[in-house]
Amino acid sequence: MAISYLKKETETDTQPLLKDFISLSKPIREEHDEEGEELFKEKKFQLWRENDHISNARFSDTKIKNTLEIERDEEKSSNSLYMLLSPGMTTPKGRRKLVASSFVPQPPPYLQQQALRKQRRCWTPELHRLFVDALQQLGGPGVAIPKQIREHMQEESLTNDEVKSHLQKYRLHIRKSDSNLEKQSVVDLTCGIHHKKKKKVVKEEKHQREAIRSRILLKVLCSYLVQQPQHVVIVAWKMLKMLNLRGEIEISINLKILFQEPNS
DNA sequence: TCAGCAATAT
DNA sequence: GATATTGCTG
Repeated sequence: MAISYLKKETETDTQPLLKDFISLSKPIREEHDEEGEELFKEKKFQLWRENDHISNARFSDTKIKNTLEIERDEEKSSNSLYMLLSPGMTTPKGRRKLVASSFVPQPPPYLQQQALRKQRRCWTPELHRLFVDALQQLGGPGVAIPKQIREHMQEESLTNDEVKSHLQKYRLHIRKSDSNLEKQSVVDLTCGIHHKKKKKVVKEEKHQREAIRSRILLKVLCSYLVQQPQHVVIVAWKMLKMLNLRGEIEISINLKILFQEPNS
């Protein structure tokens, strides 16, 4: 089914590519100066030609078999991309011996990939919420593993790979926001030191300190949301000490409330 | 087999 | 640039 689609594509859309594929010495720019899209495809195709041994190796037969319902026997497979490889050449893992028997150009990989690549999973807010819930139940993003998360989510349509990918992304996000937080803390601490050095505290500076205090609270809140508040608590404590603010109690109370919330 | 990471694609 | 998929490795 997909093969016939690809064949159709080859016969219609990629006709010029086919032509140039056969006469390789021909300059790319000749007939397609006004067709940016075609030229783009052409260049990609030529590039693919130059690296076809790499592309084809990546284009594993296992994937083709697994992804699509292709009725294909060994005879037909000689008509696949593999036939473009040198005779006797094997895949990186040596799964198959490849023998070129005839020369039938195939559509470029980007077209094949379009047909073979699985449909993108859309992580809806609801799905993500299930994911985060599962993470919380399983001890947080650093501890939970994809399989457990998937089982916990009880979402039949989800695959382990999808969860794994989402988890990877989620962890990266956390790491990123943590490092941003650290950078921000450094800035704030510098600001605090600066204030301490000054003997006279003008009104404007008082406002600034209030702003800093607000930011601490905001950070604590954000950190609480990602279940990693410890770091921010330490930073907030240091900042308060350096700034010599009178708001310690007020802030501690806020922290207490925040930390108690999950149990209530 | 699976988690984790990196490369690649969309 | 963000996000998803795929490939590779231990």
